Amino acid sequence: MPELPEVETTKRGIEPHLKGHKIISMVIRQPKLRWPIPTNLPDLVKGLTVLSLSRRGKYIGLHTEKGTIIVHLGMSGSLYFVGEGTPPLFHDHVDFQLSNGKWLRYTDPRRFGAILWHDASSEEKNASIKDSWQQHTLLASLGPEPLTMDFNANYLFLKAKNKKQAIKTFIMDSKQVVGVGNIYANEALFLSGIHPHKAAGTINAEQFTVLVDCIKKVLSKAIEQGGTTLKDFVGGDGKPGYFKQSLNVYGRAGDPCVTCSSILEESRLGQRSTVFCNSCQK
DNA sequence: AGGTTCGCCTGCGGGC
DNA sequence: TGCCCGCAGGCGAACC
Repeated sequence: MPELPEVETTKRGIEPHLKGHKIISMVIRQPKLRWPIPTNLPDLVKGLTVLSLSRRGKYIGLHTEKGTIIVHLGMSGSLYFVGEGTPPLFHDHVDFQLSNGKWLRYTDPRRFGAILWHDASSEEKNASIKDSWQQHTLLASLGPEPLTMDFNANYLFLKAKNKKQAIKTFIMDSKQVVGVGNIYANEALFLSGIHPHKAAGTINAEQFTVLVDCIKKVLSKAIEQGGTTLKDFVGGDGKPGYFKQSLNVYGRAGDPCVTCSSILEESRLGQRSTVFCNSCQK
């Protein structure tokens, strides 16, 4: 399940093999992802050059001279390179044939991901293509990146003001901050000592300082660890390197808390499994 | 209008 | 063993 660290790891991994290379062809075997892949996309991207890549939240943008190919990995998606003629398996939905002889392959068993297009040809001259994709409907109202200065305790404190929503649901809301999925929300709240069910508006500035710090730490640690396995999947074995993250609470309901040995509890919040220590998290 | 639930999918694990 | 069912999850859309 790609969360922000996996998406960043993927983006960094494919970047050197894509940047500056031309798309010779695009093959769609299964267009039915979360939204259908635009039927005309292969015609549209044929002959375009991937000038640069960027990531916004869990979206990856492949910027070309005419616009941006937007890729989301959903729950089970991955992007990696295969050699010419590598036979596609059942869930290998899309290939991009590149001028450097490599093929970029998109695999997504559960098809929660997406491949879309943002056309930049009608933008005003000043707006660079790199920036223009953020005007896309899916990206326009996203909150700040968690690892930038824009995401800080003061920001989150002000956003949470008067909110009755549970803090866990709140930090998983991409309008508040992007890239905090279920695993890291659970982990960050545990490390912060904040109870996941606590109303966001009742958390004080001091606690938000701790929480923001923990979110940044958990995410950047995961990116670091993801980075160590980069070459494994760029080499083309078809599996992104899922880093080994030591999880304190996620998936450990019923087990003892690593801090106080109380039995970890599980609940549902917004349909998501929520695990916490009822004595460490207040 | 803020907040909650739904629905898209397949793989997997538990129960029998 | 094999089948069936329930659950898992990102996140926009639909709903209340």
